[in-house]
Amino acid sequence: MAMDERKFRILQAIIDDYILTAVPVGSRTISKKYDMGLSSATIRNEMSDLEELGYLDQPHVSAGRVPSAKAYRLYVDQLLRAGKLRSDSEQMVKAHFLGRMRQMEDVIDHAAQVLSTLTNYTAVVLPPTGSQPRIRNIQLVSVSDTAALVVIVTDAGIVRDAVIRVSEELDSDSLYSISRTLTQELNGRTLSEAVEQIPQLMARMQAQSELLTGLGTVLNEQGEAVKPRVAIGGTSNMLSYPEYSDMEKARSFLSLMETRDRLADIISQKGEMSFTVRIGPETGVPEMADCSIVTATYTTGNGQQGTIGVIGPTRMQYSRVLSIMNTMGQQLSELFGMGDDEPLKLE
Amino acid sequence: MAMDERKFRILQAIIDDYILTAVPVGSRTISKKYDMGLSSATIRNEMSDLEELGYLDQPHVSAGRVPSAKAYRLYVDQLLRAGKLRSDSEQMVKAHFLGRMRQMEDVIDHAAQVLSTLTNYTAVVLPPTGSQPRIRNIQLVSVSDTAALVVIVTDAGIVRDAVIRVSEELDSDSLYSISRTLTQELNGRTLSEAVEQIPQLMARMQAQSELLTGLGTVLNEQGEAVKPRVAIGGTSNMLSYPEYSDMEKARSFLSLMETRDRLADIISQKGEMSFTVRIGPETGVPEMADCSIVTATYTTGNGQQGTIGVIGPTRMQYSRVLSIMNTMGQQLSELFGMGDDEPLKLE
DNA sequence: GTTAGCACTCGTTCGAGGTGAGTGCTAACA
DNA sequence: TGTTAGCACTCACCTCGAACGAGTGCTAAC
Repeated sequence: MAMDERKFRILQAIIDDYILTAVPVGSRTISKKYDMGLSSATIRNEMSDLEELGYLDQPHVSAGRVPSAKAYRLYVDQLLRAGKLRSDSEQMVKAHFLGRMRQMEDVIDHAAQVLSTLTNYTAVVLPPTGSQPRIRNIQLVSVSDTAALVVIVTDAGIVRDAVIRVSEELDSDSLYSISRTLTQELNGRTLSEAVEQIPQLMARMQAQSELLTGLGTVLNEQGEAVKPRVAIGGTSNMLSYPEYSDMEKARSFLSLMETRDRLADIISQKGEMSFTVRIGPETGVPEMADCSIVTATYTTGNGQQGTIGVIGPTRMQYSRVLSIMNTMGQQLSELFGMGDDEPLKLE
Repeated sequence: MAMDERKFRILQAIIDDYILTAVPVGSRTISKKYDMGLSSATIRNEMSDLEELGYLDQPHVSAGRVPSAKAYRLYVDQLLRAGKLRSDSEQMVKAHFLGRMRQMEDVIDHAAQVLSTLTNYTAVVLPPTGSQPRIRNIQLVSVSDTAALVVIVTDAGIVRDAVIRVSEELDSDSLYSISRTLTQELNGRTLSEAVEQIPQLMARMQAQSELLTGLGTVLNEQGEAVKPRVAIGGTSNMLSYPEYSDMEKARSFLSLMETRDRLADIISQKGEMSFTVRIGPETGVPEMADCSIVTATYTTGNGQQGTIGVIGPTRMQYSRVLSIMNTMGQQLSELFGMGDDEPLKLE
C-alpha cells in the first residue's frame, strides 16, 4: 500500500482542518466539509491506511485522527516545493514594519514584535553575525577618576561597552590620546588579533599597563561572547493555543524563552538554506516536543547573516508563516543594506 | 470596636499562613498551628471582628478568611517601621551576583535574573537615568558606501548607535575627520544642546549637510527616547502560583510584561523613598489587581537613579523580598560606583 | 471573656448513567 | 474491485446527586 493522490488530498484536508481547530478530525468532517465526493466510510478506510503509513495518530480509539510529525513534514515539503508563497503578506509586513528604526537593537526588537503580531506565534530574531568582526574604533571615556568606559565599534555595527577600573587616576586628555593610539594600532584587526597585540602595545605604552590589561580582558570576553542579543516577541501568544493550556507545559516553555543563550542556539541556523522547518521532535528540544520552529535567514550588506524564527504549535499555519517570514527576511535584508533594488528611504 | 494587640497577632498569623499556603485560613488552623492559647471559637469571634474592620475577606460563607489589601498594607507598614530586614539575604545576593559583568546592560539583565531567582517572583530592573546625559564622543563608522553608523558615547555610559544614510559616497578617512570635528564641537553638551548646534556646524562644514541633517534627527530621537531598556527576569515564575492558574489572567500578565514601555512606567519610581510597596489595587494597573509591586532605588556614582522592582502575588513574602531588594540595591549602587565603602573588585 | 457544642452552609470529590462522536467490520451494491 | 450503508462497539465528556468535610455563627455553660 502506498501513498496515492487521493490519500494525499485527504491527508491535506485533515491537516488543514486540524490546524484550524486543534481537535482530532473524524471521517465525517472530511467527507462533509471538504467535498471529496466520497462517503465517510471510504474516508475511514483511507484514514486507516494513512494511520498505518504513519501519517496519522489516534489519541484514543473513538476519537478522530491527528496528523503526525511525519504528516506535517510531508505537508511542509510540498509547500516549500511548490514555492508559491502567498504574496498578500507583503503589504501586511510593510504596513507594520516601518517608522523610525535606526538603532540596530530597535530593528531587531521591532522585527520580533511585528513577526509575532502578524503570525500570532512567538517570534525570535537574531542580529546579523558573521566572520569575526573587525575593529573600527576604540574609545576610552572617563567615567570616574579610576574608571574608564571602553567602547568598541566594529564593522559589524556592533558596539560593545565595558568598564575598566584602574588604580591610577585617569584624565580625559590622556584617555583621548590613548584612544587615538589604540584605534590606529588596532583598526582593521579582529578582536582576537587585537588581544595578541596587547603585549606589544604594553611595551610601547608602559604607563598604561593596567589599562591595557583591562582592555585585553574586555576584548577577550567580547570575542568569546558569541551570545548575540536575541529579540523575542509574543511569548504570551503561545498561551492562547490549547496545546499550552497545561500550566506545567506553559511554564517550561516560558522558562526556555527566558534563557536567551539556549534559545539563540536553538534558533541560530547554520548553512545556506533560506528556510528551515523543524517539526516536533525534529527540534531536538524536549520542551518543544509539540512545537515547530520555522527559521529563515537574512543577509546584510557586508555579507553577515542573521536569523529570524517563529515558534508555534506543530499545527502551525505553515503557509502563512512561511510567507510572512519570507517578506520579513527581505525587509530586514533591505534595511541592513542588502536588497539593492530599493534602498529604504529615511522617512 | 478597635484593633487591639491580640487582633493584630491573629491577623499576622493569618497573613503568614496565607502567604505560605494560598488557601483561605480557618479559625482552627490558627488556634492549632500558631499556639495562641485560644480556642478556635475565640479566634472565630476575633476573625469576625477583623472582617468587619475590613482586614479579612471571606470568599464564601463556609470557607476560611483571606487577608484583604488593607491587611497587607498594615502588615507591610509594620514591617517597614520595624525596619529590621533579615540580613541573611546578603550572602545569597553576593553569592549569585558576581562574576564578569562589565557591560552596563549585562549588569541590568543579570540583576533582574538574580532578583527573580532569589525571590521566585518576577523581577524588573531599570537602568540608571537622571539629568540629560552629556556627549563625550561621537564616532562615525562607515558601514557601506552610502551609510554610516553613528555611535554616541555619553557620560552616562549609555551608548546609542544609529545608521545614517546619505546619497554621496563616504570614505573612512573623511568620516574619521568629521568624527573628530563633531566630538570637539559637541563634547560636553547635552543631546538637545547638540541639536541646536547642528545649523552652525552645517554652515561650517557645507559638504556634509546631508550627513549632519541625519545626525540631527538621530540626536533628536535619542533625546526623546526616554524609554530606558528594562530588564526582566522570571516572568515564568508567576505561573507557579495558584493565583495565576487561570490562563486568561496569566496571558494578560505576560502581555503586560512584553510591553516594556508600559512596564517601565509602572515600575519607575519617583521621589526619594527607598522602598515602595504597592498592593493590589494600589498598583493602579487593572491587570495587576491581585499583584503587589515592590520597588527600590539604587544610585550611581554620578547621582543618577535606577529602580529595581519585584512583582508577585499580593500574598508575597514581603519580608524576604524587602530584605533581598535591600541588599541588591546596595550591590548595584556599589557596582555603579556609589557605595564608597567597598568598590567592587574586578575578578 | 472564653469555650464547648451544634446546626448549617457550601465547595469539593466521586461514581453512575447518559450522550455522542467516531471507529472497525461486514455485507450489499455498482 | 472499489464504494457505501448499516451496525455494534468504544470511550471521552457531561451531568447529576450523594457523601464529605472544612469552616462558620450562634447559643449556652463555665
